[in-house]
Amino acid sequence: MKEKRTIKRVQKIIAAFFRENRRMPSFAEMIGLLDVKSKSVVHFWINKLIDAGILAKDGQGRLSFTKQAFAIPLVGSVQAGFPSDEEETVGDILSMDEYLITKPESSFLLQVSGDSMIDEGIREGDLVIVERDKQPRNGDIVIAEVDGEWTLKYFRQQENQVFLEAANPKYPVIRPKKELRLGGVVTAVIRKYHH
Amino acid sequence: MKEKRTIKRVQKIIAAFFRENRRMPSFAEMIGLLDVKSKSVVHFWINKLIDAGILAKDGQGRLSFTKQAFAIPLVGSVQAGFPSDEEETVGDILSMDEYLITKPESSFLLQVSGDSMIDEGIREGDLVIVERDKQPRNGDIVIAEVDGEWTLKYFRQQENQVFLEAANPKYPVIRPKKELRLGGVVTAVIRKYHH
DNA sequence: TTGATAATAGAACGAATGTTCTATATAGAA
DNA sequence: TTCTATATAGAACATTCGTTCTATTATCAA
Repeated sequence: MKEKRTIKRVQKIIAAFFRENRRMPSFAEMIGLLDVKSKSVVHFWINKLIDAGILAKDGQGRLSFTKQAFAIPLVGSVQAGFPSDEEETVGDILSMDEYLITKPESSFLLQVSGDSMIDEGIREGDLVIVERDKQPRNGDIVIAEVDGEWTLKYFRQQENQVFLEAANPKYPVIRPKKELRLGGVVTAVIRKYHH
Repeated sequence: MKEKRTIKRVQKIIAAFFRENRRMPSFAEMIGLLDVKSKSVVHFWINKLIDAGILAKDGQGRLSFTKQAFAIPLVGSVQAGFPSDEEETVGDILSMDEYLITKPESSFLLQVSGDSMIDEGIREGDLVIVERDKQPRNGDIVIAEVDGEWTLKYFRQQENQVFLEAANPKYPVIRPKKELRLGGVVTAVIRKYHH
């Protein structure tokens, strides 16, 4: 049996296209995607999605997804139910990129090696997002040069005294004698489980 | 003094527009963005970016960023230098969305509460990405219902015996008597530091 | 200076865009 | 059945798209 066209289904089709091509399909392309034979039918459904608040048009009349629609559901605390395919989720935001990377031009990713921040829950193999030009505050996690090597450390500041501390008791506190070389401040930690 | 147009600068301008509007600007819009007065000049620069491998055209002749260009640099191990603004970085990939979320239609985010997985480096307030329909394997982290509450646990499997284990010695091992309700498998952990 | 190259401007063009109209087909209620 | 609302098709349209051409200006080396 053939699938009926519903708002949800059309949304998924367009979202899939967007994720794959990083752009919206044209009406002509949607004729194929939605399996219809006329642009006016596409127009018909697009208007439905706009009315439903899933799509929107910007100033130039260009089509784009609402933040709501593009986000994957965020669940605060898991109760009896999980977000199902059909139901609307109250959850907020977000694209991972937007959520994690505030300043893309001065950020970079670093793969963690070593266990100097193990008690902070940062483990070997994790990715950290580092912001280069950021001014570290007391307690921030920074990338610092220690004995010619770069490692992750807490940045501590006490009465004009600056020192570095690992989140692992087996590493000593570092009190820099002269200059302290910092590579940036850690703004996020990412761990992916590979199955 | 006015800024000279360079490939890098044009790339940044277009990338900024893309990030903000989730789409490529048209040539007409780029006239304003690049501060020129003719579409042919835009055409001239776009071709430069294409030659440089920063932009590309898909089958329909649509403009899009190369994966290379869109990614933020990934540094394996930090050596003497950090990725600077101008230099090219060898690092691979990635958009966070693409990297983290393989199946957007069956994934959701969950904010972690409690300390049941603390020894795994998953802490209260972290976000975990959960894949709903995934079949858990031995050692995977799953969302499971225990005593009417949902928590994170290791999924263990030994000789047809299934049980749940916390990454925290203060929680006992769970050996389900009858049915075991699972909400999904954790595929990634995300922690953002708010400054 | 002169000469050569790179960069910019402007106009013209066919192709593709989204919109709008009329007409036909389908489905459910009365 | 008939009536009504919904869904689909097809064509026509003005607008915008990216391309291509010629011409002018800026840059820099010889």
